[in-house]
Amino acid sequence: MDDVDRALIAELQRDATQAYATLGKAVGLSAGAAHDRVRKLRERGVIRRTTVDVDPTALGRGVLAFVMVDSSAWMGDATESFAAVPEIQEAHIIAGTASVLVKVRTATTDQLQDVLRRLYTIEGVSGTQATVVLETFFERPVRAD
Amino acid sequence: MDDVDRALIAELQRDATQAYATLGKAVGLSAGAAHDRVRKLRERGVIRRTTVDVDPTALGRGVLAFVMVDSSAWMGDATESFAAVPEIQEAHIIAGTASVLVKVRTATTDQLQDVLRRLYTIEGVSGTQATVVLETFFERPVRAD
DNA sequence: CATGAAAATCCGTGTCA
DNA sequence: TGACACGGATTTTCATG
Repeated sequence: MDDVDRALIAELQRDATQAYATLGKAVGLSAGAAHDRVRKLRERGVIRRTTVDVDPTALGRGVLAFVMVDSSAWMGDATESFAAVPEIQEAHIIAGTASVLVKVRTATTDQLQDVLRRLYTIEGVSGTQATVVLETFFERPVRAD
Repeated sequence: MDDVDRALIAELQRDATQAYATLGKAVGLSAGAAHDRVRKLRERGVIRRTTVDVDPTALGRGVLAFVMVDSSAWMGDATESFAAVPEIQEAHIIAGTASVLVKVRTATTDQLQDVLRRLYTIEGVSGTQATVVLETFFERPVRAD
């Protein structure tokens, strides 16, 4: 994991469709060497997967909200319960007053309300505080450099 | 934007490196037809880009926190000020008590503290409430189906 | 769907710590 | 000596009509 690896990752985050020859040129490597490095980054799990970034609105997921989930019990083993709700994009255990923070995307605020209702059906959940996003400034990949 | 498009997107989210022949087979299309569909999805901006998903810890960004930023002024034009802080991965204008919600990734809690300090230098920022993530259950792409 | 062009992948060889 | 980079040969994939 040196500066060349970081440069490769930054380039791939920007555009993972570019040819290894182009990629190599951008970081000062031959196509083969660039390919080798990237393969190893994948093997080591540094690069988890190659994916596409999709416009949520086009998928009928125009409403974004963050929900603080309060609980009356240990939520450490509740991964599956949260993962079972398809509208939940992220779920994190947090320090502080609430126990779980989830990021939710729905088509409408009605659907958001329905997600909140389903959250209450999860064992141990005692309350929710939803914060609706009015405008997203930006969402970008983790900085590699 | 029909069910086939949604299936294509779901497949690409899972693995964007697969060949169009494989992709086509997965959704019941020929390689050429799959290629055509995906090209159009890119042109229409539904697929914004192809990127790699990287392990934040490997990049020295093992600490994740969400920060509620309070303000004494309209923050609607502050995109650039937040974007200038490289540790900020997402920034959203929110409804409710605080005005901006940011997602921050740093190597250490010391660095997190430094990010908070820099947030206070942004015009109009009057307070912050940081919530540190103890464990991430999951982070996944927006559901396409 | 076929076909030329281009890219990915494999592998032998050389080189630098 | 081991890890890495190079570059050519082969196979696969892409993109065009």
